[in-house]
Amino acid sequence: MSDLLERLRGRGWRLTAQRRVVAEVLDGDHVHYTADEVHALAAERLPEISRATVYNTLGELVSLGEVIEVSTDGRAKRYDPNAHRAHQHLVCGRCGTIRDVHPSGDPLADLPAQERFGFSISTVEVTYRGLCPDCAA
Amino acid sequence: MSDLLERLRGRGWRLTAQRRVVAEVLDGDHVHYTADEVHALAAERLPEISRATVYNTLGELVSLGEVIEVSTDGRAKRYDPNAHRAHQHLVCGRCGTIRDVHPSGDPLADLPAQERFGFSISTVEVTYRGLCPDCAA
DNA sequence: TCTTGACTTAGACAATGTCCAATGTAGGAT
DNA sequence: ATCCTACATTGGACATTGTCTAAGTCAAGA
Repeated sequence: MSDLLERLRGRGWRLTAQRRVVAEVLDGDHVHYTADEVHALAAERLPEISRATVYNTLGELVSLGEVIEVSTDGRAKRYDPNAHRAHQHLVCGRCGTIRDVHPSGDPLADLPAQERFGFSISTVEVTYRGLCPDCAA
Repeated sequence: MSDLLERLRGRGWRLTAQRRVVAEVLDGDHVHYTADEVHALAAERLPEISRATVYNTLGELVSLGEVIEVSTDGRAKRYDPNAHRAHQHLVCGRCGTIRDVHPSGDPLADLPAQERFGFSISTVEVTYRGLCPDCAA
């Protein structure tokens, strides 16, 4: 995590207590939290942190490419700190849990040129939907 | 479209003016509208139609499998009437346009069993993001 | 045509996210 | 070490999208 904080400082980030706490919350786990969950977890350490700051900080981390924003459904976006390794998502349609999985091929190769309609494609997202073991039971 | 209305009636749908208009709006175009856009277009023909009815009807069409719900970003869901044919989406990150494209392989085959973590997977969504020819210019 | 249960409506409410003016502060300048 | 100031934070109002409910309405079978 000090890596992340160093990278951010190198990019001219002003290092505040709030930003540090948000970054630490995201770094802790392979779970992908919603903005509200990040806020709640951050507030455990820094009770007066505001929602606006959490939203701002998450947005900054996303535009710096340190975190990926995942919209799995019509619910709240989730934030995926694992931005540096190619991966895809497994989503439980019942409880909303998201897990990272790792692809065995390059999905972009599956789209023939004549199906690209002149688009310049920069990313491909693959989402597998189903039920996690707990919800299936 | 009369096909769709017939199918719906066959499934016990009560055929009201509101439902007919919503189905017609969806059928009209290859564009994928948001619920609000559907409401606006439906209201051109049936001015008193309420938002709740549009949401209800869209939800029913989705659970009947006649329409697919697409969340491309954190914004409003869009409704894709092209549910009968397997396809994926090409999304312009600038203007939000969505185009349907057609896969050449089965993306589910790319996920090895040991990466499924016990999930029972029912669908796979693939989204290609980039810029459409107009926005790239 | 009559009846009935499914459908529609308006608007309150909920969840998530954005914006702004006032206030606070990190870190360079002195 | 202290001061400045541009950048960051705050709280709350507001916006967008979607859900729910109670009361009225209507499609379609008897």
